[in-house]
Amino acid sequence: MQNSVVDEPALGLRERKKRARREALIDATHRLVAEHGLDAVTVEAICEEAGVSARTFFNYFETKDDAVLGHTPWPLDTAATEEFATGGPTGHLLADLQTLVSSFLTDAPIGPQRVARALELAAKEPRLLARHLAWMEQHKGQLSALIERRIQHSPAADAPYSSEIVGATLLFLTHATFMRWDAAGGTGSADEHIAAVVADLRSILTD
Amino acid sequence: MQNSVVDEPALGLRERKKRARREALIDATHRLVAEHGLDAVTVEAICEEAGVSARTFFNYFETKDDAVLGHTPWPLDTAATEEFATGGPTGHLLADLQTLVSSFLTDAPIGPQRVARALELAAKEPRLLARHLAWMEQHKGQLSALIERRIQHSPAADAPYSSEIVGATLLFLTHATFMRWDAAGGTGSADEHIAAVVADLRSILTD
DNA sequence: GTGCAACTTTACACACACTGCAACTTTGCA
DNA sequence: TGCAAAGTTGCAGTGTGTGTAAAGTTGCAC
Repeated sequence: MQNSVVDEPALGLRERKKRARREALIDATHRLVAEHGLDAVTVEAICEEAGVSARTFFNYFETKDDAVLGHTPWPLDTAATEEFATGGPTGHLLADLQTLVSSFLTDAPIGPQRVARALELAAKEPRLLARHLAWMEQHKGQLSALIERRIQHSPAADAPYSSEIVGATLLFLTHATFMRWDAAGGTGSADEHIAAVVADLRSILTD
Repeated sequence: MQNSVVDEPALGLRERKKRARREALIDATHRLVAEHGLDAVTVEAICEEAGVSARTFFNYFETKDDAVLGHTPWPLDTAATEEFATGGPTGHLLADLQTLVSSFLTDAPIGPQRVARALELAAKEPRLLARHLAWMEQHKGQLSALIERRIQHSPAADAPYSSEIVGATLLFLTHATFMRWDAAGGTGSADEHIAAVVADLRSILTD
């Protein structure tokens, strides 16, 4: 929590190079995969395009697929998550879940253009989508812990649910909103899309 | 649809051997992975244990992970899916979704003990979960088509939802029910677990 | 700016997953 | 019994991903 929004604290040369290289690798991957398809592109080709050795590629990404998706550790210790955990911002579970989803989509670790390109490619390659979902699953533990904290904090209001089902719901809402946002051509605010998703889901479940 | 429940129509030797081999491979995989962990077990070792050649393994499963999960083509043309598509059994969307999920879990292609073992292993290996999600994604298209048919069939009742959100909900319910069933130690009927999942979800969304 | 410690990249060797292909064996059936 | 279809196997090859050790960069103190 100490430095959530310290924009450019004079980043060292090392760190700047590292980020530049990561982005160069993501961009090279996107370019080649868009042209030839995921399976026709080898890591070696990506590295040639980006001008690094193949071994270096795997210092940055665990798998080829991760490079397409631009997966990077998910910053789950932001101001938004902290506020949620301590019972905010409104104290109303559903409303606060929506706020949280919105912040996830807005504060995505890589820029929105890159996210859009990644999604575009993922739509054509089911494996990528699965990898993305698995990546989200990996964070479910942290999410559950987050929800656990919130439940501890205001037991009266949200007590009846297990943190697992709330966590699963949170992931589901994030994913569905993501897809809807993309289906809309990447336009509009995250807020309005999530509202639509919640409305649909609610009416399916209560008609 | 012609032969959905013809139990044992004198299966030929070929087919019986095939099934036996598949199960032998799944069991050998489970045994070795439970003991040594997924990454320490090679396909070669599994094949030695099961007494087949490595090449044969890949005639049965696309990947090593699929053998752990026992993935087999999902029979989505059963009596239950057909009934759902044509607006049954009750005509009430939510109730019929629950019936459908229940039939998925009950008619699973491999036996419940094997499913339980697979889940147990998947909990420890995120990669398996990814593969499982990918496998489910592969069927999402078929699911959407199914829902599309139902909507066509009774437009008045279910019209307002897109087949995508209903399909995503269907997958979510299946997955969540699965997990809950497992968390309960694999006891109880699918029906009661899905009812609990729906109830929780509904109350989260409507409090 | 020199020099040393910490960090990165790189080449190389290697284990393993998975595929295409061409024999070879087994099963179904007339 | 014999032939066609289906299934198995060995083999060679491509590609992903990892360990390791040497070589190159950067940060920092003096």
